[in-house]
Amino acid sequence: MLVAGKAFLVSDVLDEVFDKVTGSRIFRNRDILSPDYIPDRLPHRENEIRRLGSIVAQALKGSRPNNVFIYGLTGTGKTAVTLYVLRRLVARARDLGVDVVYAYVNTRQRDTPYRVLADIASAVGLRVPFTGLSTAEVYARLVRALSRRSGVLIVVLDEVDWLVRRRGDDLLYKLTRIGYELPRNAMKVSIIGITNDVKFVEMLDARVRSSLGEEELVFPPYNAQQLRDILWERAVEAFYPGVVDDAVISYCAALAAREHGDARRALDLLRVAGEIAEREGAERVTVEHVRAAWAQLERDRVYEVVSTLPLHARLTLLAIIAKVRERGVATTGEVYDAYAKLAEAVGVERVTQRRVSDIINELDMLGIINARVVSRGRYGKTRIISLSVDADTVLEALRSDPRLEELAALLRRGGRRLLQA
DNA sequence: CATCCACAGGAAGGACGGGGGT
DNA sequence: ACCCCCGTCCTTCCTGTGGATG
Repeated sequence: MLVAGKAFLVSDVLDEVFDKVTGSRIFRNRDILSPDYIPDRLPHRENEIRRLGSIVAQALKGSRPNNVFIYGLTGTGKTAVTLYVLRRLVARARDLGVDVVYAYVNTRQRDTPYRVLADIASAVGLRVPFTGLSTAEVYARLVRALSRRSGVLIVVLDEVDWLVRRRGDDLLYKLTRIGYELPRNAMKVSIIGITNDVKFVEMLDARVRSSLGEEELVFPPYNAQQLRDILWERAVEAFYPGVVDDAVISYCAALAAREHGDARRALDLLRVAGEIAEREGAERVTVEHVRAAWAQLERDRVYEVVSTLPLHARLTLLAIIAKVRERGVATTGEVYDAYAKLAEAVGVERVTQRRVSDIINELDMLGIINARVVSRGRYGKTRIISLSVDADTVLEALRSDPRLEELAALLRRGGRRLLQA
């Protein structure tokens, strides 16, 4: 009786949870706002679609489209436009009986030549073990597979600057010249490189630069008005009527516009705001929900980043927080001194300053700190480091590491003596 | 105007664990 | 079972540099 009663209670609680979601009058289709969703219409990107479309259209005739280089800050629709155009291209090619395939590789996630090649290989139906072979072997197998096919392969290297920064442009060079290793009737390879780093081109070898940049497309950031258009377009499908109003959309657009017009941010904000509203059982999404969404997104990002950091990077981060607490900013040297003390407190060997210098760069690229090089003349050249996220959020995330739990807790309470010890 | 600080950041390589090929 | 290759994290050694100071 008691057990049955308990079971009843549990299912009752669950029913409540389920009802909240299924009975929700918030989302009609939440997926419309997911980061991977490619809508049927991409407002304010008509020119870019037309230009990219006219370039890759060559594939429909069986010829190799020019390589394309696409620049634009994050969330300016580079990936969405590229995938949108390529999907339509492949569909049209199928109708025409032409063999056109594309391989999409995000080289930030797949950041080694090996993994990139493996992904390209799998796009042409070649299975490659995820490790074990030499890179040269994978390349050779890819060449063989391409020789056996015809048509056109379009390789999309998203965030290609990551690959080049970490691994150099060897792979890019090889890929741009892969055609010379293939027989005339083999599959033709064309490359679309996407980057949000404007200075990236400078890192490239002149030969790679000229062959990859046969065509160039620049994606300008969206302004607040354009972001509103984008949000409305999606919101109409994603939410039930009357759930969001112009104030909510405008607020999301404004917050994202502050971050250089990042549409992805704007859509994330709107989605999470909707989720929060739904969980609360609210009938409408409010500006307050958007505010909460902003905080949650930052929190999630910090936790995710921190969870991937090795011990010494965590210690460096702690050192930065400690120093920044004192003066707002810190230099590399100061951070290293603080780091050394923290390492001792934890009882681990310290790494060299050279290594910490790299760690600082990594933290900067992860967007968790801000580090810019300055010259203070007589007083040398260094990096001025500041936090770009909330310190307490970072400390909270670091507390989950048993080795750092105590230190993080101490710092959170503003423990300044820590570094004297 | 040369100097010199306090680093930046490139190059080479090594230890180590993990996971294939044969 | 053994060999190889890879990625990660780290070291050592190094050359380069913007601009306040003497």
